[in-house]
Amino acid sequence: MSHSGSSRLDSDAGCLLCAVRSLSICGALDERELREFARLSQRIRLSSRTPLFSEGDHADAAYNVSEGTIRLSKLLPDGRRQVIGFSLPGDFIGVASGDCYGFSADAIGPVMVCRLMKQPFARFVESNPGILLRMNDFAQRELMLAQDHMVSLGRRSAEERVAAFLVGWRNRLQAIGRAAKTVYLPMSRQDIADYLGLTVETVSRTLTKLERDGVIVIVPGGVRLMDARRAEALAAA
Amino acid sequence: MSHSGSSRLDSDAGCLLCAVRSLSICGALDERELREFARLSQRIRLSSRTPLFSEGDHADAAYNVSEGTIRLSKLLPDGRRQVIGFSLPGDFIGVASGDCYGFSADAIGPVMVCRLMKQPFARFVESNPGILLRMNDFAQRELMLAQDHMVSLGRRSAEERVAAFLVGWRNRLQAIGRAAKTVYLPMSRQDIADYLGLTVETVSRTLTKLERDGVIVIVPGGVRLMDARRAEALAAA
DNA sequence: CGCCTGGTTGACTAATGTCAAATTGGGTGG
DNA sequence: CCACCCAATTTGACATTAGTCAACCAGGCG
Repeated sequence: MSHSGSSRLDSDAGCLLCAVRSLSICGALDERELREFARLSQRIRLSSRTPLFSEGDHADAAYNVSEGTIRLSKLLPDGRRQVIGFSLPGDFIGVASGDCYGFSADAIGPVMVCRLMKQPFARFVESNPGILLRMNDFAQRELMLAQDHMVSLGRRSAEERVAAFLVGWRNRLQAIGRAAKTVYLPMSRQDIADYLGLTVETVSRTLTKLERDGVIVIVPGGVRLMDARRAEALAAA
Repeated sequence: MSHSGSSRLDSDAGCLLCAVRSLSICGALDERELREFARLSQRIRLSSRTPLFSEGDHADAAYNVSEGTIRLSKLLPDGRRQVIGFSLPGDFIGVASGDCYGFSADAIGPVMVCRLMKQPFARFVESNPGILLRMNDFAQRELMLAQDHMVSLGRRSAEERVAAFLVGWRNRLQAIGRAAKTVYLPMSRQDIADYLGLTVETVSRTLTKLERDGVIVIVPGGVRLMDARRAEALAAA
């Protein structure tokens, strides 16, 4: 685990002002609890391409994403990579069952997270069991995303996967209040390919085809969904 | 949702004698809590090929599996199916985020489950928050299984998927004390195919190839792992 | 200005899916 | 007890999709 490229900024009352509080597990806390929470969380800024933690690292902390996108991935011994998800502001990552992380987490572009050290956080949870309900909700939501992802990986064609990814990503951005006409895609084509179980070439070809068909327009940094209805139909939702 | 093929047998002190208690979320409960728990759970027997609930049903209950195997699956509108998992004794299913189930659950062979109605269970959890920790553990474990599954679906070849499935299934059976020289496979080839994102034909061919190569022997009801080491290597663990 | 990285395109290949037929095995009724 | 029937599984021939390898292109930065 390396934290080069990261800087730590404590802020005792920061949680009270946190812009993504209502989206995160902290949304369940009252003012008193928030102050206590603030004391055990550290805001950390990560620069682009910085690892937050790596598969197999000793899991000593969990993280709340407050800004930016984090790529979660697993590697096979021969180097094949599967991106298992992307974390957005409000998401909670790193609660490993077992004492090592089961996947790697890397910043895509600049990122802000709140780090929660395992022991103090566990004590906090013990004395504020209400937050467990919220953590359960988050785990369930993550599980549902994983299940949808499995359907894509197992049963959809390349074109359907790409369409489903674009629609799903748009929906997630929408859900955290980042709706926009053009769907911002901070991750590389390779990341999309590794997420969808395809090759870069296939992703590129498929995006080109969707553009030729008038479903999207490829713009720098993302795509514009021209025919969201058709994209949803292609996704075989 | 249909419960034809199911019969309900209440049993007030049943939980105290439950053979899989230590494997299930109930493992965290003391005797007093267990008695209370027993009052809000109903033992239900399902015969083979009976649905426990279906994708989209109103989610009014969660279930503890005590005996048998349950297939969890999702359908695309055109009928393509993805099996997202199999539940074994000790597993806890049906905590939907949202008020509808996100997948279908069907008995494979005869099954025993404990049904927990949503409202009473929620009240129980409220007054016994300790069980939330255990539920979190279970959710994390399920998430890890899902993540491994995504790696198989996205990045492994047909042969690797089948090998990884056999090894993983054996390990799960082992973990619940059902270790055996021959790995029992209660699900059909079609179920395995839908789990692995392959076709029945490919699964069949691949099993035949593994047998030709001396890795397994196909026996009625399962396979015998002749060369577990090689199977694990093939799985590209 | 030109390199370097990420992205796109093209030609060809390999893996898996499709369709069809043959085989096995378990269960049922005679 | 045996014969038959049906469903599940296996096998074969062929089609299709996505992968591979290689070349090309574009934009950002030294």
